[in-house]
Amino acid sequence: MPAAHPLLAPLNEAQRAAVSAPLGPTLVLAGAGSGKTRVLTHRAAWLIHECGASPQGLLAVTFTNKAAAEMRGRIETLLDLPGGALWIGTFHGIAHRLLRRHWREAGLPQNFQILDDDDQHRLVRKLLKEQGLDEQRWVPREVQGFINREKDEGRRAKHLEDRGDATRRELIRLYTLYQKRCDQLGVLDFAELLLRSFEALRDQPQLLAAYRHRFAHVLVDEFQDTNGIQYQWVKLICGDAGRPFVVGDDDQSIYRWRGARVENMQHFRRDFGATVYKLEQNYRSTAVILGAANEVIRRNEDRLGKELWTEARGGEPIRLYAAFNERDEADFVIERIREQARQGQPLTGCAVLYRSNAQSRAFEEALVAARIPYRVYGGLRFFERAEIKDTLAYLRLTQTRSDDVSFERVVNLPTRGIGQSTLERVREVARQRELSLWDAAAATLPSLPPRAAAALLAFLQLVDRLAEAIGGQPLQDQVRHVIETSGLREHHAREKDNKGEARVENLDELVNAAEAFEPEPGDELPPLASFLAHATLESGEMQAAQGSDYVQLMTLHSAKGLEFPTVFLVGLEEGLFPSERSAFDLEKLPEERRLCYVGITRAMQRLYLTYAESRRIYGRTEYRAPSRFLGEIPPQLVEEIRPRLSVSRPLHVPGSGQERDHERGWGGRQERSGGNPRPLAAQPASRSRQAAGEDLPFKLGTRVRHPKFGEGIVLRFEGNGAHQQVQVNFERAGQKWLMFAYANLQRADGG
DNA sequence: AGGTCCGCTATTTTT
DNA sequence: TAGCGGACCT
Repeated sequence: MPAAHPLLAPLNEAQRAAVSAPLGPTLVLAGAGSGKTRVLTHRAAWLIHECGASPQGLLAVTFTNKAAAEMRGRIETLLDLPGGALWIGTFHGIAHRLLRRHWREAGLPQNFQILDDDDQHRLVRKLLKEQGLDEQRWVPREVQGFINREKDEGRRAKHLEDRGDATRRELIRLYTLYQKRCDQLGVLDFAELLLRSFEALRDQPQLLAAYRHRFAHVLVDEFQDTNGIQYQWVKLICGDAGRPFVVGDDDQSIYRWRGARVENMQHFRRDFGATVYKLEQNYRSTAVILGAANEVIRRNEDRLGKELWTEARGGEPIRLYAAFNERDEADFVIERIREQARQGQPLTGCAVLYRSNAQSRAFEEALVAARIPYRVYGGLRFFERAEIKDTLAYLRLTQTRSDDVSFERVVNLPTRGIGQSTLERVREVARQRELSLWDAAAATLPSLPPRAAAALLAFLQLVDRLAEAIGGQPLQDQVRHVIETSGLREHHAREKDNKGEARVENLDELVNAAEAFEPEPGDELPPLASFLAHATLESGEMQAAQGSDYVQLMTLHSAKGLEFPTVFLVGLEEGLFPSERSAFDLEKLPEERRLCYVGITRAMQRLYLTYAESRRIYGRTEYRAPSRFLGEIPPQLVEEIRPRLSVSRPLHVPGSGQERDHERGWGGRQERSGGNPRPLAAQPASRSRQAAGEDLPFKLGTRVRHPKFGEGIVLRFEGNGAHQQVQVNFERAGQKWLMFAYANLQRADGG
């Protein structure tokens, strides 16, 4: 194979071997920062260029929409393909696409709807109530969890046995009832998308044959995160003759608790007789950071075996700060961030990573006080907000009057005098006569007391009027009209607390989202239907909407796959990280350690570790030992930072501090040899920035303007010369990969 | 129908 | 501590 091949030229030897691997089942063990996405995208390009694959014959599967978008952008840029030529998507997105095409074969109504997590929760609750079950004994979340876990493993209720366990018997009965209800309503929860498409393919040989033929090349990203049904799905669609190319890292498997099975990597190797390639050269972090990461992960057993290395030498020491409490911890971090900002580094290069969401609070307060812009990832996403879902429910009803889930949601919202007794009557009629709630409502009208009848009629007429008014209009006008006319906007505008204000803003933002919405190429649904499916499946990061330079706060879980020049890994205390629910569980502890590994390997140049000697948790002050993971990092890589003199630190706190100090045993293990404490002021000024090999047209973090996409921030470069690509995070259009030579980017600083 | 008070609970999260 | 749901009050 000529190394000069342009697709292989920018790769290292291990990457080349993987990208140009002979056709056949292939497993790439890709360490953190080893160029995994690059290998995946170049492999796709390689298949098309060198192996005669057609773009249509490629199926690339990821876990998140973000990863799918990124992969799509990079492959299309690399190959100069028109957008949408490739089947790239999440497992759920692709399953959805299959089911839309083959709803008949899957036994679904053509207009089936998708239930998100919250919809599913409501449905389960309703079912439990109908069954007269006590919610204390039968916790809806747990019932929901049971159903999803079974579906995630590919199991239908009829496959399950109660093993003489009465609780289990009841759960199985509820699963059965729940599924029956979903089928009646024509709705699919997330797990059902996969299971149903799996069954449709499995049970219909001609359908399966067609897709096996079509997708001669299947690529899967983050394979360590696949659950049972996803693995079965991949196996089914590839078949014995298939040659899936899968990439994953067992050391970054952090989702076992929600059904991911790392074992799928070994199973894949065995079931397919896959050839294994390892990517161990890291391009992201300094040798110091990698040294720490390797030492930590080394303590896990049963690894597939991989050790990251880098050509880079040295690096700044890892800095460790023992904070007095969580406020001091936050102050310390903010001070370091200020320091970075003073040196002209973008704030976006700083990330605060923590184990649990509650920890963000102290940092947020400190950031607000310091007037530093920040963004917290996680929490409710845009399309999951109640006011947004209410609007979507109205829109759904205008399209499908028989949508009972939507009917229930907004029939009395804003309140229009339709009470529980009226609704119960309607439900009863619907049950008896097997009607949708909509039809049942119409049928019930004559027999209702006048006031209730008038209120219900008003609702029915409202939806009819909405439907009529928005017919044929552009999507954003449809959305705007529904928000205004349904009374939702006024309802929220009148709310007392300032939360109403935020809700109104969100409604406005929904109109903007509708305006910006572009259906996926090849999507045959009408724009509104397409938008509604998109809203559920892609709950929306609503990224970059606000200003563009901000500190990023997120959990370790959400940080997976990202990288930052400066990382603050905070809250390194026993009981917090590792979490107390895992600390004593030999099954769970390795996953916490992998989480720590993920955290460390996010850092490119600088890593700060902090812990607090005392911390308020649930309103109580707790004193905890430093995390055992600290003791797993070689002391020579770490520089301890002593509290600044300016910190007012109580001299004696009964039952705390003092006693702890001398027995600081790093999670009860290994004694540290005296790292010499140095005052902050004596620290070396930051080193010169690592250039990516050749000179870059813009510094990372530069603000640029694109003729079509508007303004954004330069995130990274890849390739060089005429092939140089640049990734930009546009405020309006999100992240895009562009061919630098054609992108026509202008500097857009000036303020 | 909307507000208020009480008691319970409390990792990690994508689709 | 705080956020939620349910019960109760107006």
